Amino acid sequence: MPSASDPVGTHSAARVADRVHTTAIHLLRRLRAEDRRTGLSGPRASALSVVVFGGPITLGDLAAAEQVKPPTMTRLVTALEQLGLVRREGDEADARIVRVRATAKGIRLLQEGRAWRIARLQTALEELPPHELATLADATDVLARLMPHL
Amino acid sequence: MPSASDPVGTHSAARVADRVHTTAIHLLRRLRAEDRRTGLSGPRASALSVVVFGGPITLGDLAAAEQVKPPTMTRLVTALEQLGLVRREGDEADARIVRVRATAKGIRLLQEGRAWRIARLQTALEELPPHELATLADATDVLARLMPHL
DNA sequence: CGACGATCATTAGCTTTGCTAACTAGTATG
DNA sequence: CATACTAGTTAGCAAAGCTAATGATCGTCG
Repeated sequence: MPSASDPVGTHSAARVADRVHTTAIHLLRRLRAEDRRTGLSGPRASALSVVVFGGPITLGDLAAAEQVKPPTMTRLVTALEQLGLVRREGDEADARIVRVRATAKGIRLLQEGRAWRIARLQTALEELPPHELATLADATDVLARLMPHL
Repeated sequence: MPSASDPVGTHSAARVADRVHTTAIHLLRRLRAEDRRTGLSGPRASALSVVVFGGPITLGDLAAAEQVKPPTMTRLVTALEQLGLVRREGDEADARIVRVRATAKGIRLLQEGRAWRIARLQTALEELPPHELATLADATDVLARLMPHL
């Protein structure tokens, strides 16, 4: 598992950084094709995902999470709202704040769309021996811990 | 290393598929911010990358590689051409075909942009203990082998 | 050889997504 | 209470995506 047979230098940070980067790009490029099944565009599906899993969230925080400016998120939320996938709710304590919450329909749609995307990857992963699956799981842990430092 | 402490089921293909997917999304979202240093937008940088590494390539093949329709690629190539980063070349045998080739300037710019993106990731990776770095390297190997089956 | 269908790229026109700047409403602070 | 700050929206622009329609070229088959 520790790749004892790899030549020295293969695991330099620079080399691994490059490989992680290109792997992520190629992976998402393949998976992106499955996204259309939900009828949602990429940005909408992504924003909906954050709302569904991130609970009720303010519009500003949602914009920050999606690395987008507030005006852009205003429009995305408006579109999702008109599709009946999310609701705007006011805050009791601070009337400036808008909280965005997913509707049951939004939750359902996201789970379906997500299922399509994941299904393709899952099918491939099922062919892997358990220790390779474990390697992938461990790698996601490492990267998740790393994320705040990026 | 094989995550002996994880509860049963953590490494089901479904769960790992989900985590790999979201990890890739979040990773690229962070790194994308570095792209602006080149002055190129994401789509332009990505297309240029394919041209640089994929040698002279027809416009149609380039569109397919970027999962984009031909008219969109026509515009991207026109923009890159006006920036002096690629050249359109005619095919000798078939006059319908346009071949796109990177200029020296295009190659240089891409490598700089790539360097910026990678550098950020690399800096973070350098903080990791060697065995975690090895885990990431192994994971990219697994995914690279998987890619053709996606 | 010439006509006809297929292929590659482009043009035209629309929608979506991103931005900045300016505005409104509400909160907090001196 | 006046003033500054914060959250969200509106307005207007550029980039990127699409489909449909055109132009030009190629191949094939009478």
